[in-house]
Amino acid sequence: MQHKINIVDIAQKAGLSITTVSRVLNGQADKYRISKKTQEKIQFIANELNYVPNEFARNLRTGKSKTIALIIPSLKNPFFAEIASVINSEVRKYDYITLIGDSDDDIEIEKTEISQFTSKNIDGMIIVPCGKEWEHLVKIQQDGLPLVCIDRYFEGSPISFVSSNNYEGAYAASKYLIEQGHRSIGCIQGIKYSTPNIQRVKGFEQAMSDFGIDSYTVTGDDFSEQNGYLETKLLLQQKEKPTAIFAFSNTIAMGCLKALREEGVDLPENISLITFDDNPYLNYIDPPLTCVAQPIEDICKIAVKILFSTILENDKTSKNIFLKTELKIKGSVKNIFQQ
Amino acid sequence: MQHKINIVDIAQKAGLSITTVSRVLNGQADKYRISKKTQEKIQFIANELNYVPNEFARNLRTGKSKTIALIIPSLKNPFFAEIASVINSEVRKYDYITLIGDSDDDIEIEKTEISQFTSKNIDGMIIVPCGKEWEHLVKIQQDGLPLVCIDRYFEGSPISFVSSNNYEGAYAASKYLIEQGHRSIGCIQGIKYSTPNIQRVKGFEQAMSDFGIDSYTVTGDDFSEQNGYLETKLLLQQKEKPTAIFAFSNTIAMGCLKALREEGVDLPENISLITFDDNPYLNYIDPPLTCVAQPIEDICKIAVKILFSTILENDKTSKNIFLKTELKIKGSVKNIFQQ
DNA sequence: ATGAAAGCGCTAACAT
DNA sequence: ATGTTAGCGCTTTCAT
Repeated sequence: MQHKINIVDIAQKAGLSITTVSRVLNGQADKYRISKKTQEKIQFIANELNYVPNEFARNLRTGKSKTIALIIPSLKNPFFAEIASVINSEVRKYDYITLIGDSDDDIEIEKTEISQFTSKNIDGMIIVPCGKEWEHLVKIQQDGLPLVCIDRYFEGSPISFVSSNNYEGAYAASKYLIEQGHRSIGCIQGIKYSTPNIQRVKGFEQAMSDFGIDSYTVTGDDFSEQNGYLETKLLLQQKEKPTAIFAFSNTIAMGCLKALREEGVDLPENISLITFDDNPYLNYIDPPLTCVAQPIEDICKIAVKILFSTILENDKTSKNIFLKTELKIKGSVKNIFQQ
Repeated sequence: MQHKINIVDIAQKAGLSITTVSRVLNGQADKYRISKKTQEKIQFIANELNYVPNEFARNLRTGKSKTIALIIPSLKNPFFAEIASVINSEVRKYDYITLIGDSDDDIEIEKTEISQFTSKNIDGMIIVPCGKEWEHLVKIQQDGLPLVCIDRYFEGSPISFVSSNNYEGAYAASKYLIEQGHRSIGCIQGIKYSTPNIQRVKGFEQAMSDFGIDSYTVTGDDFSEQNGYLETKLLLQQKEKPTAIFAFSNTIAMGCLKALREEGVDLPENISLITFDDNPYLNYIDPPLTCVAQPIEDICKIAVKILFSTILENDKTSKNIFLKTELKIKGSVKNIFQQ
């Protein structure tokens, strides 16, 4: 590595002190009434030498890194990739940088990443926590790290969160299935203890109960394609096959599709499918999948806003925010009343 | 923020010097023959106080950050999201961290991110460059930053790269279309000056020429859904409609699908479609899209390997690596010979 | 309007 | 087997 230009080099070349150089380069020139001429000279030299400040030195000194961390379960999942994309660009607006970590839905990796990020002196963190444990999160929050959970969260914890109203979303989807005549519904859930999943199950069961339907099942245990695939295979083996499947995520829905194709079960002729999460591809699937869309962009924007109100204005009140989902009726649910 | 524990705190509590503490905590205990008892004591106290090393201080001192940067055009594109995911986990194996930047395919943002990352003293960078300029990249490489381009690259530049063999991939896809009887083919390209695009056009045109076909068009100018949509709309207006469309990316293909649906053109009955890039969703589209799959995982693994051979072993030879693509025949191309 | 100097937390060369 | 100390590049307090 060639010698990296630092403020000493600039100061020498300019015949000024490093203090003055630092002030000019940090936009504090006016505050210290540094002459126009000096300012220009310093700026010119800095440019000429292609000076780039050393963040480590700066951050070591200030204790601030202008960096926040985002931890998500998997970048390969389009739902989380979109979250990463939106957060990244929102955070940039504050002139901060986002460190993205992929926990692979493994609590140990999550913990490792958290401590790696912590040692980088991040100024805040947004996380889709992957476990049921939250002590480690509360701890870092108590240690002074601004923290916001998105999508998944912990009820009764002091950690702010922004999430879809999963209960209402699942209720609406279930109600819609019932309105279309479905009386035997198989529900494939994700990670059982995750709060969105719990809320979705609640919404689903409440709808079943409200409409007096008791022929339903809730199976599965992972937000994965494989889980959707296996559970669908099993559902198709039941003596009384469900007329509709409710998949709790886009990944699960992919697995359902795979199983249905394999078994030669036509969608929506032989069975109906409704899923959580929307994304562009769902429109091109045959048939386009009817889904409960989550307001990802809003979730992220609000989370970033909350995070920065803690970082910049020291607002430490815990916020619990639920956003409305939207039922997008496409073509994968059949009205079977007439039958 | 509460007082953060540092090695001075630990040294005091242990009644030892900070040097010894530093050595133990850095796994150099044996090298300096520090007694087991001392080691245990220090480890215990560090644990008890929940010590997390300050990376800034460490990196300022060592000049190394154990951090590499990855810049991609868009996290929302599943192709790049997968790249980010793989690179992230490969880099972690070296006990390094990846900073992910999203350039939004804007050369100015790319430059900004590069300098932000540079000032974070990254030890290396992997980039899918978004522009046709490469001076700024050569410059940082000359300044000593290990650098590898993936997917997109610059011919004749001294920068190492790993990419699919886009020429062969496009040639194979085109040949396949011809073998299926197609004689009038519309090709929708991405960013014109990007090397993969240039290679794909070459492969396509070479196949056309090799098989004596001159009824083809190459249109479009962006790897976006919108570009695919608009160009498909236009293609369908031609007096002699093409019998097949070759989309140069999965995003373009999505746009094609949208336009075809809107126009009520059946796939593959009325028109055939072949695309670059594979991903799980393509299997569930109706019909599943025949595509040229790129070996994303291999590309990323090799890129990371090259990068670390430069970082760790100072191997500065420039490497140009092309990997084979795979033609995946699914269901979107119709054999029209019999007609 | 500008400068000197301390110090952020850590590592490593140089003791002992 | 352990300790002393310089210094990484920067910001900021205190001087002038």
